[in-house]
Amino acid sequence: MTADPETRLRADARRNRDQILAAARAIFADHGPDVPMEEIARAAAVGVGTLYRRFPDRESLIREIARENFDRMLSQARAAADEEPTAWAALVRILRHSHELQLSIQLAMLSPMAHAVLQNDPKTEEFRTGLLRTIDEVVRAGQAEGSLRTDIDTGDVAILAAMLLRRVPKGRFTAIADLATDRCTAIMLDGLRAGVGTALPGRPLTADDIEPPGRTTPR
Amino acid sequence: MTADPETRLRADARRNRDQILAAARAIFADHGPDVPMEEIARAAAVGVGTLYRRFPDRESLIREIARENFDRMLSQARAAADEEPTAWAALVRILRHSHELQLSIQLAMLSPMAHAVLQNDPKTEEFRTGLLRTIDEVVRAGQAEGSLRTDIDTGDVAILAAMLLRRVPKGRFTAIADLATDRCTAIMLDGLRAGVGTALPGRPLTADDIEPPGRTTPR
Amino acid sequence: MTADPETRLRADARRNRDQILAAARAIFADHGPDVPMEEIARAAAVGVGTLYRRFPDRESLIREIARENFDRMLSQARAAADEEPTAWAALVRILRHSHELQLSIQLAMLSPMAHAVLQNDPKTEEFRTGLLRTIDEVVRAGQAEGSLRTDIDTGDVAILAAMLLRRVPKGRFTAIADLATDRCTAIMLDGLRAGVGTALPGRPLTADDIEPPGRTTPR
Amino acid sequence: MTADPETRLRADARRNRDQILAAARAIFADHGPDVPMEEIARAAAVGVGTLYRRFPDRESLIREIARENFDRMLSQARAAADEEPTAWAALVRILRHSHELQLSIQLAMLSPMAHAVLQNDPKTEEFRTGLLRTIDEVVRAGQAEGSLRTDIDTGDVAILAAMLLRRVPKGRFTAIADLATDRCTAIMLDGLRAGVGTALPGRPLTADDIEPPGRTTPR
DNA sequence: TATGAATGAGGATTCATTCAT
DNA sequence: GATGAATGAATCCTCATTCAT
Repeated sequence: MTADPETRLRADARRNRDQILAAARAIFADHGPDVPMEEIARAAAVGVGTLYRRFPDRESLIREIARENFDRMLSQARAAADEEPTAWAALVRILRHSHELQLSIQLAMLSPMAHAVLQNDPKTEEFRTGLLRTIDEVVRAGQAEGSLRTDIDTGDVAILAAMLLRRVPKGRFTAIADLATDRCTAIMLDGLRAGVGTALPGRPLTADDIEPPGRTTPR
Repeated sequence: MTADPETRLRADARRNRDQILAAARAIFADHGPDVPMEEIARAAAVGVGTLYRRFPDRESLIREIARENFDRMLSQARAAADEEPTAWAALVRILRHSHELQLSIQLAMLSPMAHAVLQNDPKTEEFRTGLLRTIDEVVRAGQAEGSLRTDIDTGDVAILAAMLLRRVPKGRFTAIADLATDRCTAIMLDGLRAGVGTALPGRPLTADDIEPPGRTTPR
Repeated sequence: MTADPETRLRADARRNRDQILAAARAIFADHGPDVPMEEIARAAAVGVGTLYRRFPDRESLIREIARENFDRMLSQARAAADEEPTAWAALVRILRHSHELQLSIQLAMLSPMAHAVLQNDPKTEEFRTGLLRTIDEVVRAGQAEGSLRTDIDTGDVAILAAMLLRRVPKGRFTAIADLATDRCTAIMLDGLRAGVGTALPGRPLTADDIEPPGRTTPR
Repeated sequence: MTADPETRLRADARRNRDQILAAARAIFADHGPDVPMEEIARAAAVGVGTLYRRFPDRESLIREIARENFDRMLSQARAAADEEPTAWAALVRILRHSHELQLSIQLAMLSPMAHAVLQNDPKTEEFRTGLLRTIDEVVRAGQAEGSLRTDIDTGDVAILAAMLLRRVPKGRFTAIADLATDRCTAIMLDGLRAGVGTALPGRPLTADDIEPPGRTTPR
């Protein structure tokens, strides 16, 4: 029975692992996950060999980055739900954790490569389920307390967040990227507020619309 | 004096060219512009050689797709601005031309590759300028008529649209993609409505924030 | 029994054929025979199709160019041998026909492609034999009359000419190319003059060293 | 501070690099520098990838081959100028280093591809200048000592050497190639000897005719 | 264990040749 | 018969992954 991979490593090996993850995190957030492995190794100041020893292929690296991030994201969302006085405040806090959330969304929903990799990864499932459940909770509470419009559902909120929080490719808009994200988030929140809206087309999108029960296995 | 490249082609060549453009349009919209050229050729049911005869490299194909799309997009926006009774209705109509607009946004703002290619392409400039000017017009009119909130500007609208209308990678959400886009657009519009909003952070983003005057230089 | 290909052609077809040959001659002399076929067609102001109708592949074009040139070259050499008062004068005249001779040498000895094509082409054989026989004649006469050094033979003269008369690639030396060729030829002739030389290494190279009897079929 | 690229390489990498250079040297000398990279790799018994790791593109391989060769060639020429008792002996020795000199000439003067690559390569410049200066020295000394004809100059010698020492394409003349080269060189030297010559056309060609001062700019 | 070298498959592009108009 | 379009094989180069040191 080996323990957590994170645990039983010699100090230097551990340091390498951490450098690799940090480098990959930064690069993935900026350019998405399809950069040359050598570039990641270089940014981590290790050889490719070392990178491949720690993560046998690109997929496993992506998977690890995703897990870390998902973990953090989920606990932040839980904390928001538990600690904020109103559901609305919780929603605002969740949606404004934009940096962490951005990477989550990159990985969970946007990059086709990451998406393919994470398909059927149990840890990802766990995260997705957990996060959706938390949002679900907040959404219902918000509607109950009268702060959130009632013609929407969890799926709407998740998709809206996913769309808004994708990182705009670096190089363009760099100067105003953060401000733009904040303003868009705020506008979105205004659009979600109870009582303001016109009728929406279709029907509320639920958590199941995003994670259809029994979707599963490709190939 | 040769006419439009589209015009003076033998019937079969013309058909192939159209098939190529159609294939590329579809593939670009779904996966962005960095798919193998062979795949595009296969989708168009021609050999690679034919693809390269029409478009000497990937860039020129991207450029052509972009121009077509930009042309259509711009004239639709102009028509909306000119024909709709209120500025608000014009804005709604523009933002709901989502299919065309989605590809525009992919090409003009999102894909790093497309972005690199279109840098300094005069036709693209023309489009960007024209479209921004049209939105500008609609935004001011909307604020004047009291339908659009006054703490935003053209840049906010453009960025918001860019973020919302990016296509979610196929394979995920396919079933509800269109509905989701429509609902998100509607929620965004509600958030833009005058009188509903809380205070936004920062300052209104203008057209110049997106297209800083005298940007140009690549690399 | 069909007549000469040159003979039974409609006027326009004939004109095309001539344009193609002229274009190919010029291009081959400057850049050697491995330029794109399209370029030759363009220079001849015909479509590739026409080029291929006249010359079913690159080889047959090369072959035709070579034959023409060889014919001219051979008759010039014969004329020199027959008309000049001394053997030395004939040799000088032959070696100074540099333009025609340059192309001959490009084709017969230098371009690997042309060389491969002309292997075993009967017309080439005929030319080579004829030219060597003529030089042979002149060489023996020159040695008999005491103008040409006696420790050389026909093969030496042919190889020396081949080396000196290769065209230097265009672009470099363009300005002085012709002068340089003339001066080198003159120096070479001085080196061939009777009585001046130091001992040469090895043995005289004969015509057979160049065209070993019964060499024939490759592959 | 890293040492020579040749120095700090793992033993096996070093061996591969040497094999690649040896293979390229041989192939370039015989066929010029535009052979498929795969063929070079095969001849060196490595994969293409390895070839490209060492030399990121064809150009850098050509450059390296050229530098090596130029270095050797230049020091041989200097040694000849310094060590031989007479200028004439030095000239003879220089022009007879034919193998090394052949490759130098292929690269420096003949192959259009190599020529393009070496344009503006400082090391090449250095070589060309150095070699021409050395020949210049020898030429003047030879004319002063009365062994070399006085109606020529450095440019004539360089061009003559360039023309004579081009390798004849393999496959033809293989048997007698070396003998032919030696004999032609000897005849050329006889033609350069003082006192023997008829008047040459034009004017002496100087080093500057070959390397016009301030030529540089490509394209 | 860390490193960086080696490998080869895959994607871009060119061009000789064939074929529909 | 002329044209220029279509095809696909060949070549360049990159990068994921494996392996020797």
